[in-house]
Amino acid sequence: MRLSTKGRYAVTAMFDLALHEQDGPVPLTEISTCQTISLSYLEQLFAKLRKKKLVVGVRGVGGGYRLGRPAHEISIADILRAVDEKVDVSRAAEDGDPAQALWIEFSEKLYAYLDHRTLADCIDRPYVQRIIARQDDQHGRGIVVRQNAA
Amino acid sequence: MRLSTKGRYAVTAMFDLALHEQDGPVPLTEISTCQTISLSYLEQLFAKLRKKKLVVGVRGVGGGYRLGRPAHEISIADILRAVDEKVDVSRAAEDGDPAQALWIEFSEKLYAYLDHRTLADCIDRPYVQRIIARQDDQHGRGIVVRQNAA
DNA sequence: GAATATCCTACCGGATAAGTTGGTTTTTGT
DNA sequence: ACAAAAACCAACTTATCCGGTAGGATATTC
Repeated sequence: MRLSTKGRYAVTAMFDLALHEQDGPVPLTEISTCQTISLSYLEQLFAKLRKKKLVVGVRGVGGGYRLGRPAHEISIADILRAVDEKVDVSRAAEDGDPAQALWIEFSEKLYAYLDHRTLADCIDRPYVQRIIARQDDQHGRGIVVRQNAA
Repeated sequence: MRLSTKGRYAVTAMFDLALHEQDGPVPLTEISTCQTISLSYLEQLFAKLRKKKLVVGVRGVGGGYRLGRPAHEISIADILRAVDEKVDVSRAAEDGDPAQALWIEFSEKLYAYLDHRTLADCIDRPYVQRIIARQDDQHGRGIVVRQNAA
C-alpha cells in the first residue's frame, strides 16, 4: 500500500469526473487549471487509469474523459492501485516474524476499508448534491470556471 | 497523509517492540537482521521515534529500545506521523472545488481510522498470543532467532 | 483546415527514500 | 582495566520516484 500526492491527484480527479458524470466528458485542461496540476502530468495519470479501464477517453473537440464504469463500482483502492502499481503487497515474508505478519494483517484491513469505499458513496452526500444542484442552476456544465466560451 | 515503505518499517519495528515488551529492551541489531533493514537506517528512524517519545533507548550491553508508553496509547497514526513529518494535511484549498473538499473529507476519515487503531489492539489477537506463548516456552526471550549465545 | 482534445515518448530536476561509513559515548561482563 | 555490545550522531552516497517539460501524432468537431 502506498499513499502519496500522486494518489491524491488521481482520486481528486476521479471525484471530478464523477461529479460531472451527467454532463458529458470532462477535458483534462479543466481539471488542470482549476486544480493547478500540470496538464502533462495529468495525462500520464490518466493513461494509467485508462489502462485499468477506470476511465474512457473521448477525442476531439468537446471530448475529454468519462468514468469507465458506474461510480458505485469504482473503489478508492482501485484508483490508488492503478496509479501506484506496486501491488506486490510484499506478501512474501509471511513465514517471517510475527511483526511482519501483523503488518500484513493491518494493511489488509486498510485495503478492505479502501476497497469498499466507492466514488459513489463519497459523492452521494447531501451537501455535495446541494452544491451540484446550485451550480447546475447557474450554468449548464457546472462547477468549473471555464470562461473560454464567448 | 503519507504511507510508504518508510512508514511500514517503522510500524513493523514498533510491533516488534510491543511483542517483546515484557522481555526488556530490544536491540536494533535484532530487528535489523531478522527484518533485513540496514542498521543505520533503523537508527535514523528510531531517532525520530525517540524524539516523539514513542520509544526509549537503553544504552550499553543488554540495552536496546523499549516502548515510550503503553501499547494501547500508541496509535498507528502516531508512528506514521513521527517518521513522515508532513503533517500539513494540505488543509489549504478548502475553499477550492468540491472534488478537493471531498478528498479532505475522505482523508480525515482515514486519519480517524488510523488514529484509533493502537499497537495494543493490533497485537492482542488470539493467534499472536499463541505464537508468543509457544516461543516463550522454547527460549526465554522469544521470537527472534538470535543464535549468538553459546 | 483550424481548433480542441486525447494520446504517446523521451527526457529533466529535485526531493526523498534507503543505505553506507565512520565515528563517540554509555554500560556490562571478565 | 579492557573488551564487547549497544545507543547515539553526522556526513555522505546512491537510487527511486514525483512532478514537470518538450515535442510531437492522431482523432474529432466546426
